[in-house]
Amino acid sequence: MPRASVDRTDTRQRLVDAAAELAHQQGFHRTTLADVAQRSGVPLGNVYYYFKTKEALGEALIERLSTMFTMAREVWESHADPRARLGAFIQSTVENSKVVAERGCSVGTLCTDLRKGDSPLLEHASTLFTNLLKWLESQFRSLGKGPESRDLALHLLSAVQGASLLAQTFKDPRYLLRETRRLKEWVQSV
Amino acid sequence: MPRASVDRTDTRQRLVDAAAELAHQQGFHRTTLADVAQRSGVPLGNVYYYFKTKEALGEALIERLSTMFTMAREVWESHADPRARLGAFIQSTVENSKVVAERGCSVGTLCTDLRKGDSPLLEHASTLFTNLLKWLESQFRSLGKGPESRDLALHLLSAVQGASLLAQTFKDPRYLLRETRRLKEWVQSV
DNA sequence: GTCTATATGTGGATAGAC
DNA sequence: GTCTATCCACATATAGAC
Repeated sequence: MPRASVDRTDTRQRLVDAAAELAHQQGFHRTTLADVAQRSGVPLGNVYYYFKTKEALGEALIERLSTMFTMAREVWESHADPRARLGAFIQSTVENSKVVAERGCSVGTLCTDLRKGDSPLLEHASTLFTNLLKWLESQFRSLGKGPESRDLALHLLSAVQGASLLAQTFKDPRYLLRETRRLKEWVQSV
Repeated sequence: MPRASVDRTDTRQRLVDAAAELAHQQGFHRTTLADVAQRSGVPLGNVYYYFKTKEALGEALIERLSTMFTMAREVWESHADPRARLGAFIQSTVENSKVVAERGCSVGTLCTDLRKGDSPLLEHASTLFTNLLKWLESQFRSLGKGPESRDLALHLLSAVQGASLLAQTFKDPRYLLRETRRLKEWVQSV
């Protein structure tokens, strides 16, 4: 009994992982189910056993990003000091700068893609940013920033997202590294 | 003789205008030549008389954005003070906030789209950002910021681009307005 | 649960009449 | 220069054998 159940989970997970990687590289809309099937080593028709539609696969993909955010947040919260937590958040982007220069931010580019396609998935995907903004805001509040914390969170996320977009456009991680250096100093001094 | 020549120019321009608007709304990749033809009131086959390929239409679209940048820059430079010029740059985004919340930044979303598609057009499109960064940098240099000007330009553009992305994601211009207010204060105090 | 074959629709591009 | 008809490739989705 565990056998079949485990295999099912494995195959399903492989499909979601492949979809996530391909969507990050090529965009969700450009990624075909044939691409996903091939990378997962699964015949095309089989994809529909696990996901009735491409949109259903998209939902699973967003869930996966949500899980990854939760894990990253735990790492950031391993620091006690809110300033160090914000620094750890920025550091995550630094460590990802090569990938970001190649494919952009996985969440930012996904939301842009979904918005252009007017996809109902955007509603779900945008909660990823909402949750991140809430977390950033709570760190600034812990620093005693009060009501301004909301705008400070927005400023930090905007700068990271914009720098990611530029690094991606110029295919050069240094744009992201230059901006994150500035942001780290800003977090320490704010 | 002027007749035919004028008509040709008109039709061609209508196609580029339609392509620009549709690409901004739906993304360049999702925009079909049939869409462009219909909005221009031109039969599909006719598009190929003016543009051999979709990519050629894309080039014309980028040229159009380049022209619009030049015009915007002239407005910004109607101010003598560099700080006022930077303020005018930010103000352009404020005035565009409703459109940006609906479709994103026309340049930023285009570059993301082209990068995901690994399009050769990205090389051309990225010069739009290069030119904007150069202009911003020269304003900071006029303020006596020296070598740091390059990073200051990057910071300003990053913040605007990131805020545009978030406003677009949440379909709410207020994200952009909150961040531009902060940026205007920053430009005055920097 | 797994796989092949295919229906259905769409998009870039071309041919060729007018 | 303008327009219709169409080719060809590909993408989502389904049918149905195994």
